[in-house]
Amino acid sequence: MALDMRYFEEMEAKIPRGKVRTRFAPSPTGYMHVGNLRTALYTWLIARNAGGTFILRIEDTDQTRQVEGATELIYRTLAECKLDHDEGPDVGGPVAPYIQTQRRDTYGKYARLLVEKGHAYYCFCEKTESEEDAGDFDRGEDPCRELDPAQAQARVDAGEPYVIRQKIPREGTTTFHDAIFGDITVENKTLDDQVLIKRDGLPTYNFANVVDDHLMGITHVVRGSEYLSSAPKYDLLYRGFGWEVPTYVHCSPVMRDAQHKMSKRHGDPSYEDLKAQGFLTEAILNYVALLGWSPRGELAEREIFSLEELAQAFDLEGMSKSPAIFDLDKLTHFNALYLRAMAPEEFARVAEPYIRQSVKNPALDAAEIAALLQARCEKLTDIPEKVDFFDALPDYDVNLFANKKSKSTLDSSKEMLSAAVGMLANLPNWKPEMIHDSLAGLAEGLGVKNATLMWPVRIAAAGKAVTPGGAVEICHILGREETVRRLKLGLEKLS
RNA sequence: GGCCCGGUGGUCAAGCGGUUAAGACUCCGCCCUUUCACGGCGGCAACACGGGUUCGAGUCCCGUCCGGGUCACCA
Repeated sequence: MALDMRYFEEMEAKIPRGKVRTRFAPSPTGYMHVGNLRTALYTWLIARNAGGTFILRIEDTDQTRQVEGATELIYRTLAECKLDHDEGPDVGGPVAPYIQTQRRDTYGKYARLLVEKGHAYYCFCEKTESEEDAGDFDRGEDPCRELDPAQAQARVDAGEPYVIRQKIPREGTTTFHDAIFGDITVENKTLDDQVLIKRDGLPTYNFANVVDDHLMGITHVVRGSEYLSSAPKYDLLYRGFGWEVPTYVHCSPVMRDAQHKMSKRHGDPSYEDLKAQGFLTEAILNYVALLGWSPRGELAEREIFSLEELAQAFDLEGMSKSPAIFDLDKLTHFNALYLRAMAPEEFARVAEPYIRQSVKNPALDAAEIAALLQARCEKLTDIPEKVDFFDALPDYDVNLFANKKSKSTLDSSKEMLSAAVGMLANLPNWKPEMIHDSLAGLAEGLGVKNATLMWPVRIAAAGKAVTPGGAVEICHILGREETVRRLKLGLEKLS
């Protein structure tokens, strides 16, 4: 059966041209790790920076690794991160479908085309089992490579199982160009005749990727640097078809430490995990963007970028060649910066659920508590343990009342507290200014520095050495009645 | 092991032949202060090593060492 050349012409005709087109092409394995997210981000940034098109393609050619709900996780994550795609399985587009298993027929046709062109061949060898010990595996000379084409075709037609392999030249070298790494040359004899079409009829990643990237008009192929060593084979594929080679952008990995990539297996956090740990999406994206890319020139010292600003500033020049270690401390710092930069109302909104985890009493104002927290937490998950004293006074040690720096002793505390209780109980109102001014006035009247009075009041009110906010704020939130009660309790402790 | 790639403070990094080698995180001091934070100021700390090339090398070349990737009918 002859190949229908019109099919290929029609496919070619559909390819959009003239604009930058990039694609994020995850396989749905149920997990968005940080390196993946960063690749998606860079891919999106390249498209947006150029006013181009960003495409989502699902690479599900490995039927044994399908994970339920994995595709949904990808959609959800991209949406949450605001990495919007212009074309994809859910929104369609000019080169649909965008799911590889739905393109299955296409790959077979192109593989046959490549066989005709002499750059691929049918292989009937038994599947080799012993590849596990990847030490020194050599497939050796494949007899199928030199099979007579007509004969091979006859065996295929007779229903004999086969795979299609790429026919790599035995001699010479192949040089390809990468936008980050520059020109890379390898000897062809180090390249193997990789499988293009598997025995089950589905394409391998290596083949599907090349065919789809071409047919979808992808101009910049962004992927992890683990594909760098297969890139010459992809180049040979493009050339075999007579296609234009896209710009390769191979990104160095995100590492857990100097010798290990971030991985699920080692319990390294995924995007979802980080969210659950109290990190903000914006902070994660900002941090991750700078792990492997940095602005140059004028912007070289800048670290805080919104997505829009990143899209504006992004360039391939700033991409790093070496692996980068993921540093939770620095992400935490970015998160703290984002938290502090939020409008107070916005912060109160996101903080409230965390506050309510330990402050159940509805009489206590969450927004007012949030105000104390904004400069004092780096992650939202820091919140609950910081505000636990509002609901219930901890059973604290009386020695907390002694503090050298504040010139506070057990004796002075007793005196300060009894003066404060009397005064606070009779304040004309319970406004923060009133509490503050009266307490400050009292300290002045007693001839002590503010801290000497404020320290025991805060300790008695909170029962903790370290608290968000000072005596005035805490008393105000607690309310007069509860404040007076706690101060009296403190007094009892001291006597 | 073969092939490919990388190597500036503990971490992320700027640097593209001439700089006192930026900046950020971490850590440590000091100031501010009603505890803690925030904020401000200051400090510790780096060009893996050896050869070249050059008047001059973190920057260019070679070698060594170290690290990573890859060598699947996985992606």
